Amino acid sequence: MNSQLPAFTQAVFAVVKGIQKGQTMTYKEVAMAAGQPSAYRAVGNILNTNYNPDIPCHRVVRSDGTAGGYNRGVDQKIAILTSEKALKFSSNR
DNA sequence: GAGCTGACATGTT
DNA sequence: CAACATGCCAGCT
Repeated sequence: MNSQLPAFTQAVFAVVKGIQKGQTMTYKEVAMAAGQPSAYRAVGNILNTNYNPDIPCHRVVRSDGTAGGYNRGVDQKIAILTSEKALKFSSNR
């Protein structure tokens, strides 16, 4: 069957798409919701490598509530999250 | 010193 | 080469 279907990515997309406006979710949260809490690295990789326009990956932030990074440019992410008032702080690290 | 988290790097398919 | 999954390493608490 569709063994080629990375359920992990499917779950990640579903979770991230379910994030409400003004709300952010951490990599760990998404990874856990995806069923693999140890794959939070992969979450960033998926979003970084394959950005889906249906997925507000800019709402996926680090555990600190900071933006962390963004494949489109952190500035873009900062601006969006700031507009949503969902961003705690810009790249603090 | 130990534990947790990363938008990277490497490996495999 | 692209995409997914896991690991090493570095930084913070």
